[in-house]
Amino acid sequence: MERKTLFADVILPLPVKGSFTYRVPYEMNDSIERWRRVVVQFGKKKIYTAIVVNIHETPPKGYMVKYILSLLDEKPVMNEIQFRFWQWISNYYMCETGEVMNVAIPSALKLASETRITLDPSFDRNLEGLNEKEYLITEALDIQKKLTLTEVENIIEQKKVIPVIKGLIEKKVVILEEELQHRYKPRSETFISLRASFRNEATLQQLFTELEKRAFRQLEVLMAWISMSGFESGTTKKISKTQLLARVKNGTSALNALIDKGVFETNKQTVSRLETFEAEAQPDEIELSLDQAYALQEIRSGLDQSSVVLFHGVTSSGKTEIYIQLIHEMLKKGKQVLYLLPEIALTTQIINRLRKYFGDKVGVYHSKHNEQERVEIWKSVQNAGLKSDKVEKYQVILGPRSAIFLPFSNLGLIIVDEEHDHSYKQFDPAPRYLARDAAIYLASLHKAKTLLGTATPSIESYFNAKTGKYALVELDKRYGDILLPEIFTADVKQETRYKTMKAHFSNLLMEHITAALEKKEQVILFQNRRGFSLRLMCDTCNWMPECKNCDVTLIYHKHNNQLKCHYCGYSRKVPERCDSCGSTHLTMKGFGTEKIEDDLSIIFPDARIKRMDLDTTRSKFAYQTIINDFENRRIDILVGTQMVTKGLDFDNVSVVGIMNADNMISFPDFRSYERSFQQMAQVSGRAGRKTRQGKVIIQTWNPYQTVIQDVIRNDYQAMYNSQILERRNFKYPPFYRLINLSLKHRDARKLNDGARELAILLREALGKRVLGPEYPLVARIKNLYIKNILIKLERDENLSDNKILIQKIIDQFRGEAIYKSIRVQIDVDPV
DNA sequence: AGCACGCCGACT
DNA sequence: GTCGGCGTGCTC
Repeated sequence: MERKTLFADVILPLPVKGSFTYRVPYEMNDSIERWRRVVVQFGKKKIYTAIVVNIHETPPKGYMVKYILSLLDEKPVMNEIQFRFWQWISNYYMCETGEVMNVAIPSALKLASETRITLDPSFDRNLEGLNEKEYLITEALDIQKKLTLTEVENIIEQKKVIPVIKGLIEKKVVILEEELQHRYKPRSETFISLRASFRNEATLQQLFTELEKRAFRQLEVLMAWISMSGFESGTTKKISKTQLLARVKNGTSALNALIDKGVFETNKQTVSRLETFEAEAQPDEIELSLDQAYALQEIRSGLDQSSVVLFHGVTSSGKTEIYIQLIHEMLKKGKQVLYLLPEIALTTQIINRLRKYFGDKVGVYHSKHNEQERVEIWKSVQNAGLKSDKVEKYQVILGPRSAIFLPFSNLGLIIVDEEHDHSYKQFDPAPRYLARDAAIYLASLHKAKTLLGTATPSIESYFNAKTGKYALVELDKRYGDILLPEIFTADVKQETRYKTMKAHFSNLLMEHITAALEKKEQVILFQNRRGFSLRLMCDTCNWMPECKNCDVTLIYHKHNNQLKCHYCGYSRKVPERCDSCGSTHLTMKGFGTEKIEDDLSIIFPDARIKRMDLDTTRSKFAYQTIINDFENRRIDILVGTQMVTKGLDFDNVSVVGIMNADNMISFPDFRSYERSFQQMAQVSGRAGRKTRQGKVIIQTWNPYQTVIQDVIRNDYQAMYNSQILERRNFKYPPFYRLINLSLKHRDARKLNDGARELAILLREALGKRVLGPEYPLVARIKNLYIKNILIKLERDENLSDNKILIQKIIDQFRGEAIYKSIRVQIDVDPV
């Protein structure tokens, strides 16, 4: 029989262009499949897991094809829809497919090799002729067997180890090996069961008597097993060794004795790392208010007519109950549901609400999960497409932006909650995708629907709804007719003049806090991140300590009394003298949550105050602990950053204070108006529950700014109308698409020349759609200077053609020898 | 990304 | 003289 020579195109988890072709070994001919993982060598020695995306018989020309080293797993790890989704992301956000793969696949499924050295088996231990370094390495290998290159670096105390190792290889002392680490291992547990021969009354009785006399511990273990397994009632539950030994202290040797005697037998089984939950209630049992029921009906008919529905419902209008109904309906149709939330809003509050109704059908994909758990979640989403009910499967996934990459095969609905939230955009490593938009595309691939929900829609989404691209459903009543909060402004300018301000607190705000505390009600104070930190300043000459690597002032950290750069991590001690004029009069400026907390405890010495910001929530459960304490009224005043705005429901908050509205409004960005409105409206939404109308106090130097007036009237429409006009006039989204090119180089001059050159090239093709180059707000980070070029493309223009054109120009620019070292980062639809 | 190769500066 | 810096090119 003729054997076919097959080749496989694979995607590597690297920022390299396109796919690479490998030869399929004959013995894999029958088993190779698309979407399976393979192990391949790429480059001189590195070994990676790659994914097969194409199998063919065309021998590649111009290079030596390498063989696939091995085929992993029994079945594909992903599917065709996912790959088409990857390709779309790579095209739309202008990055490589490998970069998409890198964020999409759990890292335990990606393995890269590590180079190690071991002693050559033929080495005869003759240490003669070795120099000192070679001797040291050989000695170390005698003890450790294997060494990584970094370990070798430490042993011989020098950076360049390759030449030394090459020498050792020539002398046949060591050999190199590439070790692959399989990072995903199923968890296995040992189960204990009673042997059949002991499963009758008489034998057992005899055993009891025997043990009673001589081996009391063994009897204890046996009794524990019998009671735990429910053996006597006939329902033998599986009991693991761990469970059993947890019951009987120091029972290990007794248990082993029983196993040796043949009383117990053991067997190993793989078990899931995922927690299990039972549903406690039926979704149909939820009683919807009239408004909710109406909104649900509207959403249903919206979803019938349109592939995307924007659900604009005021804060605490009870959106979750509506979502639960929709999820329930999808599950009945046998479809999967993806429920996206901003990472920070993914709290136990929401998780428990869904688990109550859907139990084990809900999976949570969270940054708090470890790599092993992620693989199991991945597999369990994959299983949801299978008919078998033996396997664990998640039909509903609750997760942050990265959850869009899970291996769904049969999505019916994607819910993007808090649709306006900026954390849906990924910035740092490519792909710089916006999960909300990507979700809409993903839904279309599955012929599924997308529901965008928020109390403060993004201008883009609302525009799409208004122009008929999306269906629009609006709900302006809060659940249970809770009143929207009453919003006041505290005029900081006036109060400063009349000297009624205490630290950063206006008299008005203090009065309301006092009143709330008297009534045992809770208070939330919001301070946005900007101006959140403390900086050191010289009173004499206004000098501020700056980072030596970045163009930013250093931030004071109380816990170690140091000044730190938030971009590169550089830190220095708090100086005693001004570097510039030598003065010793240095003071802290700024007013962060920490400062507010300190001042508050002076003004309200009896109140229990807690701070919630990046510093206090760094550890794994800190965030949840603060939320729980606040819910259980162990905290009176919660001071926080953006975190407190994200979809949390508390029912005893009567006062919300916005400490400084001006520093968010005055931010130089075309979205600052929209963003300020969203933030203020969202925090305000935390105020007022049940019977009481909440109060919101906005502290500002200018209470008559239109944004603030819009927030006071809760007038989203007014905000939208003014913004959409500006966006049209100044050529911003949704009328224009933005692409930001960010150029970086150590040498400011070279960067300037390069940026100017690239802008010229782009202008030749795109004319005045190209803006800049300009320095961004922070013009140097980690010793790299940065310049931005902004491109505005018309909405109706052929977007993908223009992107191809831009990509071509960038490639051309990169080809110019003098500018090769300039890094160009592309950000499509920057937020 | 990682790695080799190749070219320059500052020191055992 | 060489060690070590990094700029450049390539990986099936």
